[in-house]
Amino acid sequence: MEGPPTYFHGNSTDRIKVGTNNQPLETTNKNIFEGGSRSSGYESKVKSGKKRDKEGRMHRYAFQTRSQVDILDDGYRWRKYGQKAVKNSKFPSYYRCTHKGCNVKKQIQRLSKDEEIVVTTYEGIHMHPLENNAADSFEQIFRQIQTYAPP
DNA sequence: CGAATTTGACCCGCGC
DNA sequence: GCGCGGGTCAAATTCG
Repeated sequence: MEGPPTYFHGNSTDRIKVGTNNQPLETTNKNIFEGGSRSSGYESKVKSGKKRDKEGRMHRYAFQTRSQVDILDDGYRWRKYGQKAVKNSKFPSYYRCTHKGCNVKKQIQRLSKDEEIVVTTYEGIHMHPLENNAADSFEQIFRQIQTYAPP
């Protein structure tokens, strides 16, 4: 699903490049929940005892976007990894920042009831500048999320 | 050639 | 105690 490099900033049926300009994307940023208690995961096995964080508390922000596209390009580079099929019929997609040292994860899930609703869950915070000058409207949303997110 | 993506396999936690 | 589900990583392949 490489998807054509065709970025749309409107109500199209293809890829939508968030941040290019004003777009009719309806984003409902409100569900913010912080969690992350799991510390022993596959990571420790490969990362040589690398715990979650200093406190083992990772930020987790959930976004609810109403759009036909699941991939919301916020300006960062995301590498798709793992695609687990659920018994029902929805496939959660997992993305990870390809930055060096940036282990930000992004999970996208679609509601089985309303395919229009896309739930994007961000895990972690970027600690490096963006590469693209994109992320205009999305940045605003992201900024708001960070504001909403507790320290 | 480099980078990105895909699929499969492996592992851990929890449930019963 | 064992099983299942979920989640992640690794390697291989493909695209640009």
